[in-house]
Amino acid sequence: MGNDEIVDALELLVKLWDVHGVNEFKSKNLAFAARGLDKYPGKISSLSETELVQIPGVGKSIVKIILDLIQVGSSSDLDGILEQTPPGILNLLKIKGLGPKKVGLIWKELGITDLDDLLTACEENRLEQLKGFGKAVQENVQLYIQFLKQNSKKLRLDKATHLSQLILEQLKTKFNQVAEAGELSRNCEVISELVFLVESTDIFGSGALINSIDGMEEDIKESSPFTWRGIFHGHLLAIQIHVIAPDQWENALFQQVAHPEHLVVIQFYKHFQGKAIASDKEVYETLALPYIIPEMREGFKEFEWSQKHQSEELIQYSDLKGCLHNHSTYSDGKNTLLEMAEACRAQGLQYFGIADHSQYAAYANGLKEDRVLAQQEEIDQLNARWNDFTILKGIEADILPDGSLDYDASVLARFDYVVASVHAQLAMDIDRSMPRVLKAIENPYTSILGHPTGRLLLTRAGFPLQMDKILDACKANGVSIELNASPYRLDLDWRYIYDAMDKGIYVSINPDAHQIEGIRDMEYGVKVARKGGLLRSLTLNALNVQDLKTFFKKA
DNA sequence: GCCGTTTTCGGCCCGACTGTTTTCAGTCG
Repeated sequence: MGNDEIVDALELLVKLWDVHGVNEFKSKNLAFAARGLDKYPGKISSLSETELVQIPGVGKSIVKIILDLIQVGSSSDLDGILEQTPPGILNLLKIKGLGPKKVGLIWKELGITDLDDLLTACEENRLEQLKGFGKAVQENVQLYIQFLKQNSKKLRLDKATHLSQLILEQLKTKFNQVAEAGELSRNCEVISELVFLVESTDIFGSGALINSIDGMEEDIKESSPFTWRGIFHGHLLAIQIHVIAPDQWENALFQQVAHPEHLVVIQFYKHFQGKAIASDKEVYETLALPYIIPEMREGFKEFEWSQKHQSEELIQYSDLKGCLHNHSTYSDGKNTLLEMAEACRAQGLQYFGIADHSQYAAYANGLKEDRVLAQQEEIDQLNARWNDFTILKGIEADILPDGSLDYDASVLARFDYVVASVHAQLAMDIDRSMPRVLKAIENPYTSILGHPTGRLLLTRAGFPLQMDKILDACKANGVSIELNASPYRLDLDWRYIYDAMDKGIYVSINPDAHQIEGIRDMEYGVKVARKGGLLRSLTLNALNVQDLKTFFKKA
């Protein structure tokens, strides 16, 4: 069992203990231990009992739980309490604003154990009558359940990619030619349906062949001989598989990769309906249009973009020379500064920018001034090791509710660069969020605006911003805008990259890595960046270290 | 449940907000 699974199991146990109302200090201690384990850089499963109790908060009882998880794959404590908990309770815990205590109350007082019943209770004004609840809580819960229901059948790009790979491998064992199409082939940040093409002349036999794959569950009512529709076992994401005759392969592939709006713009059906084509390039050549890469085919702004640029100018992963928004064990990261830097160097990057949390982010062990100094001293020492690699001194400074950053100018001046990000008080309306973020951009020490809207895909909408004004301010103040490459965020939304390019604003593809593995998240960033037309020449971390430093100086 | 002692029982991560309350519990980042 991996570290994440162990920590997840313990965190689940904490929540369930709280729902059931066991001693709060018992659960708080387990939460504390889980945090310690989460930060442990090595493999937890290879630790001995004596080594485990070295971790703060871990004692005899918790060692037993951990060993159970490692050796048996489950824990009797967790299994026991799960047995006493209706499964729907776990869904209630996902609702923002409802913690375990409130969920426990809903369960005990109203007998509600799933989202549907809770929604009904909101509609009937029964939730607001509970002690500690009110109209506002009820309204929030109602809205959030609706949000969850809308998104319940969608997956983030990273998760959908894994599921798709699994299915593709199986399809390949059954068909000569298979291809991925739909939103995933266009690198969409959120996937609402997986689309595949399989080549076959046996239209009527293909459905049975697909059904012979373990896990494929057909929705017979929605399927036809030409299109299999259904799901993969254990997932709600809709899947469609089109059975295509060999001579129609390229034509069908083009149709299924592009967004319908792109097909409308190029009048695809008028020109190519039923026609055999050799490749996607032929489509654009025939129509005397510039070639559009698959991920851009949205019917959005790709043709405006292609009047000024060519696809060869788009950023690629191999163009990246470093990464600029990362965390270490100084704040809430899992790997040390040196480990993170060495991992970047091993990947062939030229620089590693550390941007740990600032002092306001106490929950993330944000750096007070003395620890900023200590970190920078360590950086100076480490930098003496290499002549081909540099650690840059950054910080992810919190944008306070009034728009100021949470260090004095004397401290801010010590950094090579500052990533300014909002972490608290996210629920602002546009009248408050705009002046807040604009003020942060105008701060002379701000270099990069971090995850601009604070969104968490499928979990939390970002706060509202007038992005044209934000981008204008970035340009005017020599600030780069972050494309946070964590698949949980992918914020800046790719739709605004087109505008950033028009205005000549540098976009920084930042992994927001909290451990070595997170650095590769830049791949997701590059995927959506290309979708939005990000040019190599305007990618901040495709600059070499000298040019980067010049940018930071706002010279 | 764990820790750390003023060594065997009392106290437990932080700061701020929100929506409840009428001084604070619950939640979040």
